[in-house]
Amino acid sequence: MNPITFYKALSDETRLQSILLLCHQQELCVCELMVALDLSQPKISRHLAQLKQAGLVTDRRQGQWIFYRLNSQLKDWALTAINQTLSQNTDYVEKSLSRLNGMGSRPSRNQACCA
Amino acid sequence: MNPITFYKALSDETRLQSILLLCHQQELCVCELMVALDLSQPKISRHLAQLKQAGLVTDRRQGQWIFYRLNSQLKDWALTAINQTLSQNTDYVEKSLSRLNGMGSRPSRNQACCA
DNA sequence: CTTGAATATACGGAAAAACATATATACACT
DNA sequence: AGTGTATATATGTTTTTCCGTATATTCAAG
Repeated sequence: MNPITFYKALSDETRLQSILLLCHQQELCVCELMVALDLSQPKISRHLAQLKQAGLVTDRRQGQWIFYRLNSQLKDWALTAINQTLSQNTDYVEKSLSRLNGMGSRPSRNQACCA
Repeated sequence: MNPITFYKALSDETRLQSILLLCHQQELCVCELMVALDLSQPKISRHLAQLKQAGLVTDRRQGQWIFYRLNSQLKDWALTAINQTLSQNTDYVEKSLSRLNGMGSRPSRNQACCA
């Protein structure tokens, strides 16, 4: 992945928050991100499509849900940047995480990632 | 510095290249960046102003020249991201560096940074 | 105190990004 | 087949960003 592609992808609040949450939570579906970020469904969906297009995330369908996660093939420099940004800015995702945790009945992840 | 401020600042080719060059070269003036990136003076100047405003770089005047460098107070996560991006994408700045090195008579840095 | 070099900023227009709303698709359940 | 839920995409508009050109500022040298 090109550096500029990476930085452009993270230059929007919605996308940056989504990436950091995915880094923290391993895997999230659209409806979970909607709750965590308190944003509309099309907005989340559009930004996730951009992140996928840029190669930062991958998705898998499980029934009605589509789960997103960080692309496991991310280059080391990119993954390091994300990890460091998250671990040294926990306050930045704090509110989102508490909304996520306050969510009742989250979709269950029964199947493996590559099922 | 806010994470989103950081990523927005680097989401433009001119600014990202400038930052990586500054990381590699310690200190550069506007005219050196003009040559390295092969761009107009106002364009370089405007983007450097944005980087300064975002807190990524500082400047010092030395005679007619103004030298820019990475802000020494950059948070660890930010500096790590920049360093990793540079060291694992040397090809991305290769052409700029060769233009810089091919430059005759670069401005001399006589005075100390905080003079 | 004028001239020239280096840099910064102002302004108007062009291009790109983001948005809200509406609609489409895909799946689960009956 | 028909309904409800989750997600994606299309469309037109608004907002933001970027750019070229012109002008202003600051300093050094005569």
